[in-house]
Amino acid sequence: MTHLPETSAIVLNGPDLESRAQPDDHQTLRLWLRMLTCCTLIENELRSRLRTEFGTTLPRFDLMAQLLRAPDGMKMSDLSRHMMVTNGNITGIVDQLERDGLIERIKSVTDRRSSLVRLTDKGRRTFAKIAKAHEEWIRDMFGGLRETSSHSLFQSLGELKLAARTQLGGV
Amino acid sequence: MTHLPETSAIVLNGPDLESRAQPDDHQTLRLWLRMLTCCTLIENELRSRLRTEFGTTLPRFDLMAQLLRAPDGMKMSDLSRHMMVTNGNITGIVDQLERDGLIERIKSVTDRRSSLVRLTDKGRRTFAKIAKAHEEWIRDMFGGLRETSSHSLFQSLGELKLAARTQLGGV
DNA sequence: TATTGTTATACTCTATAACTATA
DNA sequence: TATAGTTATAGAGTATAACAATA
Repeated sequence: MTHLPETSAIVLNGPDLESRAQPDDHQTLRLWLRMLTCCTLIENELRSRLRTEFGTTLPRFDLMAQLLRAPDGMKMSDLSRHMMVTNGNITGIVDQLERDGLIERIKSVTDRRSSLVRLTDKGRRTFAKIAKAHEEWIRDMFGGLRETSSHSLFQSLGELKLAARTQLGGV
Repeated sequence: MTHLPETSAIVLNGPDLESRAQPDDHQTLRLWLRMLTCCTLIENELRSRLRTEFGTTLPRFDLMAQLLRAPDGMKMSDLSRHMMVTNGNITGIVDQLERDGLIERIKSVTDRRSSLVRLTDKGRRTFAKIAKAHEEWIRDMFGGLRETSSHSLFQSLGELKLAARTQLGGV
């Protein structure tokens, strides 16, 4: 990485996805580009740290996080919906995690097409460690945000989530 | 604080990445998950529409967008920095776009290791069409956001961008 | 007929690292 | 020595679609 002086104007206007916006672009587009830049920045960092420090990936981590709050397990199709990716991909990620002994498939007795996926004890222990580090990374990256900004960001994003979902026609 | 319709709780709590948060999770983590959900939602939609309606991808679109505001061209390494991906990947994306006649490499006369990449006329025409549709999609998806929310979102994200960049120690 | 999950395929994007040509 | 870009490799994630088993 290159190192430029860290005055805020320079840093804030540093090269990134947002800098593709033209002076006369509409404000909504600029807003989206700024949001995309923030997400990409953070996601890149999380992916990198998950890989180097824990040998795992964001989708694998996300899938385990979903399972943590479903002690009785989740169906593959639930995971698909929650993680916003198609069914076949869930099979792949679940395969990997099962191979590592972090999760297990439990055959459903009521519907023999279906199975429940849940964390193993090893999975829970492993996830706890990663999640702890993960939350620290997040806190560090969001640390420079004032309390009021953080709060209004949360509110506005809630509104956006609703707006986008409504627009895209679905829950 | 916010004034949302009654159904908003249901829609807002629909299954997604944020729904992995536990009741006692720290607020910062919840904030990140909400932001990630919004970005994923919008990115998925943009990717899908770019593919089905224009046969292209988000990175290709982003690269062309970068070039649009650099009529004299950009170096590969500039593109790499702006798009926040490594150098080798830029080569790949530039190869594809060049093969389609949308951009061209111009050998630098002053530094023979380097070349400038810029849009062709065809590239500019093609990009204009896609960008127009793209901005409409964005406006639709952000349409349900109140003006004040949109504005505070923009401000807060600016702060976050700065905070994250500072924390990650670089441009 | 519809649904659940798997499999197969193909492609895009990605990081890493070794390499070349040039500076 | 350092830099600009390419190539090679390997792997992750993705959509699509065909498929089997079951509902």
